[in-house]
Amino acid sequence: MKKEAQTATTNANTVRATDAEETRLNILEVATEEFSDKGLSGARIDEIAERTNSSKRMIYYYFGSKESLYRAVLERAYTRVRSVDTNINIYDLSPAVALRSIITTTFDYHIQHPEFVRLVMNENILRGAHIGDIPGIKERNRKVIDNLRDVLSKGVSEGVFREGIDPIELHMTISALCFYNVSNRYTFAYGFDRDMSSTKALGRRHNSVIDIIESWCRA
Amino acid sequence: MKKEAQTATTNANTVRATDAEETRLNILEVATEEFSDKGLSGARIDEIAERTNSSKRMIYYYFGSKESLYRAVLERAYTRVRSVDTNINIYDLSPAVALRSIITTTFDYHIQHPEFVRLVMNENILRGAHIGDIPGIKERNRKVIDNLRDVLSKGVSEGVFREGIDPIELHMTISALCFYNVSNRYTFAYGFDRDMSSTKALGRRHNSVIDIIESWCRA
DNA sequence: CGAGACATGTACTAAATGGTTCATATAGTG
DNA sequence: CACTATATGAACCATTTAGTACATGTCTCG
Repeated sequence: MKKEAQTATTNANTVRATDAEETRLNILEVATEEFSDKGLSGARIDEIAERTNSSKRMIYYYFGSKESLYRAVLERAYTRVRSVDTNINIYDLSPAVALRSIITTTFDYHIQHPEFVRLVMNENILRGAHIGDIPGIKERNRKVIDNLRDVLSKGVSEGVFREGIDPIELHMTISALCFYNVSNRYTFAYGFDRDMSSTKALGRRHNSVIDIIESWCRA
Repeated sequence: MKKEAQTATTNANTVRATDAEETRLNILEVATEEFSDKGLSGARIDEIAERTNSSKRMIYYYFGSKESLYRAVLERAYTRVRSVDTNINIYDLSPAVALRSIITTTFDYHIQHPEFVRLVMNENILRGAHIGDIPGIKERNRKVIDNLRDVLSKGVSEGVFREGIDPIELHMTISALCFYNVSNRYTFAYGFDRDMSSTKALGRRHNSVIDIIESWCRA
C-alpha cells in the first residue's frame, strides 16, 4: 500500500518524508486509542504494533520506548485541545454569551473526545508523572484563565455578573462539570441507570451545566 | 507476631478465626493501596504480597485471582462510602442546612479518601467492567437520590429552593464538584500552579462548591 | 490421640511483554 | 554508480508476572 503510494508520486523526496511522517502518525493514532483505552500500564506495545500499518520495530525506531510513546500521545492530545479553546473569540461577544460559548465548547469537546478525558484520567492515576514533560501547557492554561478573567470582569462592570468569582475556581468548575459525566460515565450509568452517552441525557446535562454556572455568576 | 497474639488468648477457635480474618483484611488493605495507586493493570501481586504480613500464597488462597482481589477491594471501598452518606439524617434539618450538610460530607469524604476516588477512576478506565459484580450499589444510590429528592421538594414547598431541579442532576453535580478536585489534582496542579491538597485551596474550593450548588437551587 | 480441615511457606512455571540484534531494502547524493 | 542515511522486517532475548504444586504446620473434634 505504501509502496503504491510511493510510485504514484513524482517527487520521491516528498514521498519518502511523507511516508515516514505517515507511519509516525499512524503509530501515534493507534497508540492514542490503546493508551486511552487501557492506560499506560494496561496498554500493550505488541497490540499497538499489530493494529498499526507498521511494526513494533518502527515504534521503537520512532519513539524509543513505551513511555516516550505515551508521552508523545499525551502531548498530541493536549496540543489538540489547545487548538480548540484558543479559537473562541471572546471580545466580540457579550460576557453572558461569551461565558455560555466557553461552557458549550468545553462541554462538547469532552463529549466528542473521550479519549482525551481518559488520557487525563490515566495521567492523574500516574500522579502527573509525565505532564511536566509536555511543553506549552502552562501557557495555554494561562490563556484560558486570562480569557475567563476578562469575561468575568467585563460582566461585572456591565452589571450582569457578580463580583468576587475567582477565574481559576470558575475554570475548575467548568472543567469538573464537563469532565465528570464523561470520566465517570460507567460507574454512574451503572449506579443510576442513566446512560450518560445518550443524546437525551447529554442534552439535559448540558442545560444543567450552563444553568449551574450561570446562576453562580449572575449578579 | 501472629503467634504471640495466638498464645496470648485462651479461646483457640476465636483466635484462629480472627487470625484468618486478620490476614484477609490485611491483604485487602494493602491491595487497596496498591490498586488505588496503580490501577488494576499497574498493580503487582508480588508487590502486594511483600507489603502484607502474609504471602502471595495466601492472597491466592483467600482471593483466587488478581481480578477477584481487585473486586473485593472495590466492593469494600464502596461499602465504606455507603456507611458514610447513609448516616446523614436529613429529616431533622431545614432543607438548606440539609443540602449543605450533604455537600460538606461528600466533599470531605472525597478529600479524606483519595484511594476511593482513584479506584473509581480506575474502574471507569476499565469501562465499569467489575462494578456490576458488586452488590448493593444500586440500592445505596437509590437511597441517595431519594434523600436528595426529599430535601429538594421540602425546600420547594418551603419556598427556599426553586422548582424543576432533577435530583439525579443534582447528585451528579455534587459528585462532579467533589470528585474532580481530587481526581484531577495532578494535572490541574501542574497546569495552574494551584496545589489542590493545600488546606487553603481546599477551603476555598469547599466554599465555592457550596456556593455554586446553593445558588443553583435557590428559589 | 489421630484424622481431617484449615492455613501457610518455598520453590517453581508458563506465558506475556518491553525491548534488541542483525540483516536488508530503498532513496537521494557526490 | 557507489555510498550513505533513512527506514523496515524477522527472529530473538531477558525479565517480569500471574498463578501453582507440594510439602508442612496447626487447630478442632470425635
